[in-house]
Amino acid sequence: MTDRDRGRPRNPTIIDVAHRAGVSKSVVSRVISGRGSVGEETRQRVLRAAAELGYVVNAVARAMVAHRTYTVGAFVRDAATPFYGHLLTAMQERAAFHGYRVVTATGSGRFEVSDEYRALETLAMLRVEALIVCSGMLPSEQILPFAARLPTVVAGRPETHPNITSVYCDEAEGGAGVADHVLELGHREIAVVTVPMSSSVTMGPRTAAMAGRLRKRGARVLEIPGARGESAGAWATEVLRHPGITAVMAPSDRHAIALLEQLRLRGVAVPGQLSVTGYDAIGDLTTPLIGLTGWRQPIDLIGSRTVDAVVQLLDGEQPPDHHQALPGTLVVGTTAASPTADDID
Amino acid sequence: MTDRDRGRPRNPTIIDVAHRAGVSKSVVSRVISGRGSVGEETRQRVLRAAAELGYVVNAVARAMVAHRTYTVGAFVRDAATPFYGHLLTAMQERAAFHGYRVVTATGSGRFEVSDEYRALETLAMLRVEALIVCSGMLPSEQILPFAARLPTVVAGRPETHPNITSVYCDEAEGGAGVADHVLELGHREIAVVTVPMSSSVTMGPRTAAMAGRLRKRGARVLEIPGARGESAGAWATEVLRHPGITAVMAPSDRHAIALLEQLRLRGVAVPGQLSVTGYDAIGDLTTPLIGLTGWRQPIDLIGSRTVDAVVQLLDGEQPPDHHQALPGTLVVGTTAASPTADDID
DNA sequence: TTGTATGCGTTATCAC
DNA sequence: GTGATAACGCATACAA
Repeated sequence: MTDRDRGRPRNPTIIDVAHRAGVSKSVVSRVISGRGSVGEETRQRVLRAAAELGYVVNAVARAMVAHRTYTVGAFVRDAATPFYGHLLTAMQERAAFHGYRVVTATGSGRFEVSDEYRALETLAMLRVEALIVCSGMLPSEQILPFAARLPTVVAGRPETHPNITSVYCDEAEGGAGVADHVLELGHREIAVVTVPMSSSVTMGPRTAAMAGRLRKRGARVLEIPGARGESAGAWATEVLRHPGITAVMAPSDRHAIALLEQLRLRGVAVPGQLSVTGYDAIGDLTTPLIGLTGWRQPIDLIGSRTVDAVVQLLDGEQPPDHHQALPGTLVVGTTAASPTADDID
Repeated sequence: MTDRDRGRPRNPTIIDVAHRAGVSKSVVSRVISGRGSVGEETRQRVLRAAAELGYVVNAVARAMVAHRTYTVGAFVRDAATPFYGHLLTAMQERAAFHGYRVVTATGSGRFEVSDEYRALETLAMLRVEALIVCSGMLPSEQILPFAARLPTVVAGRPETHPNITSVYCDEAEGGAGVADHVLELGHREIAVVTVPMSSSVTMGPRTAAMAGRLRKRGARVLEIPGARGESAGAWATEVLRHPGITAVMAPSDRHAIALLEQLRLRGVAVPGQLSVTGYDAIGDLTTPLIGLTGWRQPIDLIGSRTVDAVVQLLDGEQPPDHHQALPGTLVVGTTAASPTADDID
């Protein structure tokens, strides 16, 4: 009994309920958990006593004896970002459907390795039954040691390691999809702000797919290295140095927004002079006001499929697909248009 | 021992560690928890044994005997919204600082009362030590029964009930602040999209403060009822029916965006013909591209102060202020400008 | 159908 | 400094 307990009322236990109902605690346990058989009359008496006392099952004690917590831990790098906010919500909801809870741990926002370790250790202390990793940056080597001890699913990013299950939106398909759209609008000379594979497991393949598809279908491609999002000004000037270019494809919505700002500063009309595409299509960016064209990932589906996979792993089943690549959809906005039509405009 | 345990390796316990280190479990407990005195030599032996076994404290068993979970429950209506996403992150971080964890429960997104009850009951089962309520909609009557059993802090919205502590951004000050800005730009006939007090504890006082301040300083005010965000078209036509109006104040960024879209559809230049203000100033809406003018709430501060208040309550101290109204800041964008300057433009 | 006894992993209180 | 032992609240195998 620690200092802080002083004065706080103790929660009623099954013993209190049993006492009040005039039965043994076993009977109460059976009534509450619904297992075993109890006489209907006593059942009602117990239920009434529990209600009168305001009894609520103690999940801690229950977990203690059941050796189960019905809890999965979600490690998420930055929960403040709209994508992960949505993802977390979707996962919570689906987990509740399966009778599980989700506790989240973040790397404290900082990028120190010790933070990550502490976060994962916290999850382990809590005896979460499985791990969900939501982070575009955390390399798979970091995850492996934990995946060895706990069923682990990576959500929202491709993961090729055979020991880890993953659910994500197919980046190659998405990048190619946006590229197709740009091509179909009639663009033939296109800039792609490219992210190296090493710096992001999502944006790397995504932009590579964009450039690849464009080239494959005969377009001229200018690749602009865009590892850092702050240098949108540089991208803009680089693009404008090539008058033949009529469209720019960005690796993400955020990159696209930064680019759009820079283009506006330079007096470039979008999509009049230049078409711009993003990637994610989340939040307010796809409202008619901005109308960013891009690829939308099925976040809710990613969340629910991730949790489904976790539950299957927990049940000892093999999930249907070890690596699920979910299809996204093209969101047609107003930042990308046909180059010829715009010149007339 | 349930079915799902089959085949999963059991986590090592202090007894396993004790066995391996050749001591009693009491010694291990002292070493791990850092309480009590242990010989340095044995301490090292225990530590090594624990490391070799990959021992991690079982927070469940610890909570069982300590009668403490070091966990606070956050009930949040819609975690997918940027505001609450940020708030949650801020709270998690501050809680970790104090040695607490935050488990969140959502009303499943649906608006059923039973969902809310279930969410709060789940938190109770988990034996959270305190409650943080983050919901602009949940009326205080709903919270009171829980506040009676658990230290409760309401975050992100004003709360006047004496039994409940609250931390929020001063709505009256914010609404008046934006109004002042609009007045200082030179507007004298202004529309305010007003939300009734009964439908939102945040937007109600906020818009009332806007209208109040405008009138107090001699401006003509047109109040447009805006309970539903979908009717932005109606607001636009209503505003345009009054040619003298040069500015519109919306109750939130989202409302403002909807309005901006409608104005664009009608060919109204912003801020050329009409200035528009929002409220929240979060996410991508304040980037130069959109440049929404509005009031920014100090979300991180709200989050940390909320957790601080929780911890103080837990420590049996009275938080410094029962109701903390934190100051926000004006974010000057490009959607509101001086009416005369724009006519010249 | 109901009650009794045991154990889950940890901390705390004692003796030693 | 160290080691038994008794809780904590619940589920469950078993006895009645």
